[in-house]
Amino acid sequence: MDFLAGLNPQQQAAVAHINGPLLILAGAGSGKTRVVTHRISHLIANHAVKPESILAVTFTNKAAGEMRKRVEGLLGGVPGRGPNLFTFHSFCVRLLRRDGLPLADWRPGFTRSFLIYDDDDQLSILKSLYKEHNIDDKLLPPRNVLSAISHAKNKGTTEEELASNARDQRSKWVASLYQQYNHALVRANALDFDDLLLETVRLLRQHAPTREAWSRRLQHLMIDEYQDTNRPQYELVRLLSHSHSNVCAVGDEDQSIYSWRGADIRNILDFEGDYPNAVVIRLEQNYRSTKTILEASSAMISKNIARKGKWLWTESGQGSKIIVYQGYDGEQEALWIADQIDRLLRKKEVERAAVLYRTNAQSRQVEEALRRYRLSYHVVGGLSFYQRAEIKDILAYLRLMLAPTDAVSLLRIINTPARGIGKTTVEQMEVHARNTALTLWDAMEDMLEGNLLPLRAATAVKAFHSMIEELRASAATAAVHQLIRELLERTGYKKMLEEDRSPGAESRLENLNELLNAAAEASERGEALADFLDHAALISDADQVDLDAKVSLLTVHNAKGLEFPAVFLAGMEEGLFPHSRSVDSEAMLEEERRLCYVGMTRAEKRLFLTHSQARRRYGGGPLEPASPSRFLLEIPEELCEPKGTHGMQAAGFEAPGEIDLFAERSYVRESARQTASQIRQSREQRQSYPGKTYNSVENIAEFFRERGISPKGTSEKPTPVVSIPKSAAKPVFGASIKKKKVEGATVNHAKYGRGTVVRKEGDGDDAKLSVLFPGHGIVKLVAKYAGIKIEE
DNA sequence: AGCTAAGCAATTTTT
DNA sequence: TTGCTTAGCT
Repeated sequence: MDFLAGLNPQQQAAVAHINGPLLILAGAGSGKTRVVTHRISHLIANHAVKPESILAVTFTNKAAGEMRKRVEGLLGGVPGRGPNLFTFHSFCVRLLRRDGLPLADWRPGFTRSFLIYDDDDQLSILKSLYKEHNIDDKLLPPRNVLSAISHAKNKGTTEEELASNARDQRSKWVASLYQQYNHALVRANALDFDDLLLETVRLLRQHAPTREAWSRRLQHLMIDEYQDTNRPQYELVRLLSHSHSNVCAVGDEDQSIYSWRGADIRNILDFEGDYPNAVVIRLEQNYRSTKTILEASSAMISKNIARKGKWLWTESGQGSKIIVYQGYDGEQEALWIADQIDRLLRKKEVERAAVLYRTNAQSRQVEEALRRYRLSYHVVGGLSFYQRAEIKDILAYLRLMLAPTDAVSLLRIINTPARGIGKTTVEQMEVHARNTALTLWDAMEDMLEGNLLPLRAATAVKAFHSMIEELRASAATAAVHQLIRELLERTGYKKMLEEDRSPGAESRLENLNELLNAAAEASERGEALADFLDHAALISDADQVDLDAKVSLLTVHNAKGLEFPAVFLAGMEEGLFPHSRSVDSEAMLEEERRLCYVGMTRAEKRLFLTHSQARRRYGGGPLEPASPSRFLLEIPEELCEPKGTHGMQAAGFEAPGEIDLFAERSYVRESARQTASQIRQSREQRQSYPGKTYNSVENIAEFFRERGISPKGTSEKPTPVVSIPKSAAKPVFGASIKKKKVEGATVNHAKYGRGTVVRKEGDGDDAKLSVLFPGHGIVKLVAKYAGIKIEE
């Protein structure tokens, strides 16, 4: 079979490369999935490589599934099992479930039926430790500790090293928590996401028979998204390939966006050094986007210093200009986006569109706008199905069926639904567990046997205990969905929701039905309870992408690897994108730029970059001025077409407080003329319709006219059903911003005493101050809440 | 024990 | 706006 046909010369070379290390530098949209699937098929069909000796690692389960389908399609009639297609994590789970037993040498009590702890579980371990040691979670946010732990793990820092390097009190706490956290995991026979990789690496390194067996079994490795691999993943690949070096890494350093999670861009930059005979192939022809989109994104990413550098080209046409839209505020920006999507879909200019944003919180406004337009949409991420409380509750019950020693799960559901085992009782059990070095479950049994609980509590605990025991008995035989059904009845969980009159209860019941469906399907596939739990733990946000949805909403991170005919990048503002937490360091800023590059290059035909003059950070908070993202300025002007309210300042309107970075650009002056009259008009209108509610067709039309959106004939437009909040009608301009110089001032804080302001972000009441308090270090405070006084 | 109301703080990205 | 913790009540 010919798998080279229809490929360009570089792609052909990549597919035809059989043995030895290969690095494919695949620019955005250069057809790398095509290359990988063709290469797999080529190996199998034309080089007698057994499918099961190929391991291809993808970033998401979804991508793995897609690849499997495409390979099956390509191979058609060729019989036999398919290649191994996994994410790093699912591969490790597979390996450890099969051959992980030697781990017991350094993880006492390890068995192959270990549990997988997600970040919720991690958090709850930390919370118990906080409680035990009376640590204030405001002084030491658990999230930060978790990421410190993760970093330590991935850098290979041992508990001892972390402890001996800890100089201040904070790091000492972190070191101590690191040690206790690990201990808790071992006791629970649980691995967190990092452990899955690390322990696999450790196993392969220390246990030669396992290493040899797997290295022999897997003769060809392919790693997708290589730029986002971290150190343990890198080592895993090395270990698996040590005997043959048949490693094909595919990646693009310009799309490295996970360094904050430990991904090491050096993996791809140093590939040739790591694998001396490596062949490097560059895929630079882009098949996805128009010339305009490609030129714009290339120009922007070229501002990055840390890159190998490449220039993508395309044979496709110039295409439309990139629309750069500026709205008054976030709400209006969202409405404009909805309006544009509505038109694009109606005109059939595109069949799908996506709205990408930097942070999940931004989705709400867009969702509201889309709903007003009666456009159905699909949100990826946010709180995923398996993260919902009711689902996690049931999963916790299920985990107890396998491992009653799992304290995290036990604590989660011991009194859910309420069954009279209150806080004090649980605390007593925890204390007893600590004193006797028993697991929580065993401590509970111990207390029952020893009559160590007050009668009332004992009765409740006894009932709970026998309920779980009975459920465990049926768990041994029943299929997963039957077990869940029984569990919902016996625990009273279903009843609890049915009697719950609050608005969310119904949808929670529906979610549980979904879970039942998923379990039934798993049973049909022959999966046991453990498989079902693995699946639930390793599913990712990106796995729920619905490729057929007309309108998709997702973070730029989740958009990696996807493409859409039309893409809206919303909230292109300083502080949001690039995010305020990234603007301090050049390296982080470059990552933001790469993220922006990923976002832009998702677009095939149309690209819209939108931002607002002002934005509310949360709910009813104040409208704060916002300046356009620096990334917008890095796009050649001639590729852009401005829309919206650019250039109000130039037209003589007062700025909402920040400098408009666009003021110097010619098109700003141009659009100023266009919008000036509209703005003047809308101001007058606003004044003449004070407090009007926009809940009729006429008023809504007026609302849009005011904002310069309207061109649509008002009658045939889908009538927004939701009334537009009054806040929308509030004038945006003239938001008074105090720009007082406070850096260097001395302040007095109730808790920390006197300190010096070293930095200020934002303005007015909402300003964030970084204050140096002698003896406490630099503390970030929100002026409004901190209750500090400035001493003159 | 467990519920409700009220207060309070805060929003990066996620396998 | 939200979610989370706490105080106070039953």
